[in-house]
Amino acid sequence: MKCMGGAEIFGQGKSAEYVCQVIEGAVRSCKHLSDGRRQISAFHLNGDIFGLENGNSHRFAAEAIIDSTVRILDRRSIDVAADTDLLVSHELLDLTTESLQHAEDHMLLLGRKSSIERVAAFLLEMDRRLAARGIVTLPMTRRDIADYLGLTIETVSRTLSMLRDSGILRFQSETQRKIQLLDRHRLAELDC
Amino acid sequence: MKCMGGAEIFGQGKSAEYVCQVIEGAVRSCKHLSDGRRQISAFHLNGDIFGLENGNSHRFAAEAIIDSTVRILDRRSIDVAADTDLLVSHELLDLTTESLQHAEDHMLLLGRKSSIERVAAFLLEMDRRLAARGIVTLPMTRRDIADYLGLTIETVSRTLSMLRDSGILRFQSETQRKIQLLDRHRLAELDC
DNA sequence: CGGTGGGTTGAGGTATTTCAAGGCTCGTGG
DNA sequence: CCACGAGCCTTGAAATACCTCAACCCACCG
Repeated sequence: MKCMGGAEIFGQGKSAEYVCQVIEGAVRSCKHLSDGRRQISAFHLNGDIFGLENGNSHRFAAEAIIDSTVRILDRRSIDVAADTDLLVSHELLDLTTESLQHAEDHMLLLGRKSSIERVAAFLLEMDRRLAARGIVTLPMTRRDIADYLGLTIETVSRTLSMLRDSGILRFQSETQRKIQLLDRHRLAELDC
Repeated sequence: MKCMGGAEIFGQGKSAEYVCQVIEGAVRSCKHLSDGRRQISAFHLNGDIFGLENGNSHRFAAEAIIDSTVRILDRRSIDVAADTDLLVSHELLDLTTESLQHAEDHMLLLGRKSSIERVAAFLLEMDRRLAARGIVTLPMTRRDIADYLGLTIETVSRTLSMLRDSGILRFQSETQRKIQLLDRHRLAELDC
């Protein structure tokens, strides 16, 4: 399925009839509060599976960040497979555990880290997940980053500027979405 | 197994040979940073299972909050059971999903909620999990609460005082660990 | 061209933290 | 029995990290 950037793939609380996989593009999972506050719990990039639920409704909204291609898998056939095949069942557990692990690390970040540490951790995560040779091409806006890190766009922007000024990174393009990491070692120290 | 309050049940990064269940008492799962910062990701109360891992080391430290009785289950026999029995495998997935769901909700709290909202959410969670008729007897200290909510002890204390002064709760004992919720409806509104 | 969306930067405000002091309870030992 | 210290909690005052508000720049697009 093709999704335009910004399109909602499924809404929070909607019936979980499908499970999805990113083929190409980027997707965010987020929780919305009624007053507009938002927390992004994860970004899903090439190959990532998302929208896996145990209950029958999605605990998140999923939205395409940029134009994306998403594979739709039928929920029921997965359930059936998991109920008969131990390998599938094991695979589901692995996927869920991976999400849990990420969530646990993210709780530490959100609860206890400074803005610099958060941004550093974010850059390293993205470098690990989508970089080609230290150049990170971010699909998401500053707002997405802020809602992922529990900060405001201004704080994210200021922190990136600070890292630029101290020689740890460089902006490679006009739109500020291509970032070259010049000193991953110092970044890793900041991440603590 | 009997554990004294404050005792470490297993350490962060330690080999995950056992899975545990709280029989009586209370346990915290936490991540420590080298500089002493700490994030508690969950409290485990009567009946709760914790220390379940997919990899071979614990991603957390687990510590008894008060004197507790913990049942120790052998990790390998669980793995074996999961590899042969679909019911066990399904049960493991359920437990992991439950943790994940809690972690996701907690990320929203840590990333986007005010101190009042955090404390309100905490009180409601504890009320749901261990209250007898609106009286919550907290096993944990203010420090534990603070490290769970991503706040300082002073902020937790001030927020509780504020809720007391506005008639939403009352302290029932000298040690401030017994809290009577007088107006759960208003608390739920604060939680948003 | 003008409008819109994304990003940066500055100035000022504020929620929360930090630092400091004091109260209460409890256990220990003289 | 009382003194003492330790641990836990509260409260106040001051500091600060981060947020809010506002202005501006730039790229893109109809």
